[in-house]
Amino acid sequence: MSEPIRVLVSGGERRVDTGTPAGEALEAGTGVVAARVGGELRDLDHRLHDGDTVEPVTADQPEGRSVVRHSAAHVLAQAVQELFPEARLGIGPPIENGFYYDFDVPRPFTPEDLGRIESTMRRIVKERQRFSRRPVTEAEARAELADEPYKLELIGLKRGGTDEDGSAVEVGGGELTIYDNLRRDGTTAWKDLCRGPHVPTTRDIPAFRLTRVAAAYWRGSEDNPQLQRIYGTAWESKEALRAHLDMLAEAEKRDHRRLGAELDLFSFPEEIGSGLAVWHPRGGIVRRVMEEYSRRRHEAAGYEFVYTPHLSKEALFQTSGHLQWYAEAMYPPMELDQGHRYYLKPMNCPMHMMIFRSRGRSYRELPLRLFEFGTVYRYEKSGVVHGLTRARGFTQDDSHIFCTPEQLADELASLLDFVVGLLRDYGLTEFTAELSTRPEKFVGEVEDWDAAEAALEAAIERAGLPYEVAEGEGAFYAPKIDVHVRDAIGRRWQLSTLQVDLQFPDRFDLEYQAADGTRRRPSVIHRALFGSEERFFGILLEHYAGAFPAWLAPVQVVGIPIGDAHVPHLEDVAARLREHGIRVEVDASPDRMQKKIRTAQKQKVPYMLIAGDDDVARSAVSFRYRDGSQKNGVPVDEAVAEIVDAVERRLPA
RNA sequence: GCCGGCGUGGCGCAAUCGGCAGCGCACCUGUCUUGUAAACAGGUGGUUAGGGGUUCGAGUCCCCUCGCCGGCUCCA
Repeated sequence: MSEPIRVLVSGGERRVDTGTPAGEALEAGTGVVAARVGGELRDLDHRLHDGDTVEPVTADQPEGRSVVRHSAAHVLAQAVQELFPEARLGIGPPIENGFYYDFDVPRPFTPEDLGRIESTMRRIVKERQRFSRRPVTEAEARAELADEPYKLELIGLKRGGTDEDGSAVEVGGGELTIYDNLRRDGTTAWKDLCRGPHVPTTRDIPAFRLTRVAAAYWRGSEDNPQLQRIYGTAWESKEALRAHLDMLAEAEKRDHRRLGAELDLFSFPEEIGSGLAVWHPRGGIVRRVMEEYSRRRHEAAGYEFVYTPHLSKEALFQTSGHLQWYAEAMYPPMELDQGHRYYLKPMNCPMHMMIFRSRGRSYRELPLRLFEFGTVYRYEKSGVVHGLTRARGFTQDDSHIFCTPEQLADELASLLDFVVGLLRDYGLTEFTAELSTRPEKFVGEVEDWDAAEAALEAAIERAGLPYEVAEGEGAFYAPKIDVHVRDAIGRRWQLSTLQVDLQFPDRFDLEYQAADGTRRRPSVIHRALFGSEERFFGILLEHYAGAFPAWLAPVQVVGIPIGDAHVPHLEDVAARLREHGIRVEVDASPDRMQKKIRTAQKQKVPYMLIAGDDDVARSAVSFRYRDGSQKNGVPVDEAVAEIVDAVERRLPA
């Protein structure tokens, strides 16, 4: 076993496994984290971006933010136990952007409680209590924490136990430590079983705020009781806290559910049902353009388009295994005469298997790439439905690729290039990959898993994506690559998935005839690029804050006359733009020109073409761009050329 | 599914202790005819999510259902 080394990558702490018992120095600066192991430099992980800075962290010099956050969690717990002496402690780790602490309390916290707790925390911070580390034996710890049943349970955990975030529980390894909070007179204000480290005093928590309260299952399991979890955010400075709160406000402003209503793109009528969207004309345009471009690219990449039904007799989903594994997440069946049952499809895969099996297949046909915008229905649990990003009915850009085992590696490699290339065209720029490998429960043969994982990893290497390996995180039937993107305000989203299916070829008894005349099993790659159109659309909407690039914008150009007399001129310009397929409207309403600009601006229309007497006289128009900049008296020919060019080249706008 | 919160015209909100359901935007009509983010005036629109209960009286209190929000669990 080797010890992970801690490094700061662009200021954020990361653990890197050196792969040896004694990894030494770290080299920084080239975009690769490396360890010097016996004079040899080793590439240690694959998660760096160009331009990242790398510096070593020593054991006694922990990353500032997470220590501040963990210390804030202690202050939170102290405040809660002061106000609610009956509260029992769960765990209180630092997390991304902040911290939480779980409590077992007789009644849930209210927002008012949160305010009182935060005030008490501020008082504790002012008291400059010292965090003091004290090693204890297990017996001592048990005696001191006799009133804390959850802490006692943690003490009982063996080394290697993890909490729901995958980080080590606070008590790991052989040594137990208690952190005392000491007042300035030396008396103990509070204590917690904790591995540390902490800031020197409570005064060294420069900026924090409690954010929300929610229930969470003890140790992350649905079978355990729920504790009350209080979340907070904490930062190394007031400015950093302010920046974080600003980011949250910005995220709220660009929430796709809000923009969907403001821009008249889609809605979720209560009458239809939870998680079932209707697309309005403007949202429909964006979706259609998204689909059309995707189709064109798939066609060029050798895909063939298929269509399949939305429902099927139950036998199909018995063969596929869906009824065995996912029945509770499927809509209940429709019962027909003679006991026949039909299910809405939760996936398109079995349908595509049927197409492959519809006749004998030759190696000459492979790779066979079937593509469908396939609408599926999943009965998501009521608490998880979330706008377009987690819906109950959605459309996957779904593809199944049938190939020979020999073709698998090449196919995966070109596929990943294709996926990333297409995502780039929609304006996403930062990608990372996650390789999920064989879980404990799996179907198929170990050799097949190893081969598939190797092919997937080779594909990532070839695509040059930074990646990490999630050991044992694969689906039970397939190892997979998930592609994550970073959006305009720094959030990470999982989008595409590429899976090597190790179950369906057998379950559906797929065969092709090889060159030597023998019958063989094809390899099957399952892949969705957007994931779902709804989700991808929602993510793009938030990425662009509603201001789609011109090629995707529902309305690309609005003509704004200064007076009624200028309407015909703008209609002429509009007609010329329409000849090039540009989506243009002329605002001939009785509103003032300024009001029309405001309206177009709020609708985030990329181009406003304004025309008054001067423009009409010179056969010109005046631009107002979405960012507020202007260009006056542009000859109509030039204006049309500029817009058409921007749309055709899919410029960001 | 679990815990907590919320539900008032299309949208954003108000309505004191249980006492006449109101405002802005949007929409409609009219006047105004405009040079880069809101002209002016008038008007339509609500069984306060749905159902039940308490009360002389319920938007307001209680119960159930539906939906939404924040988390947890889940996400083939």
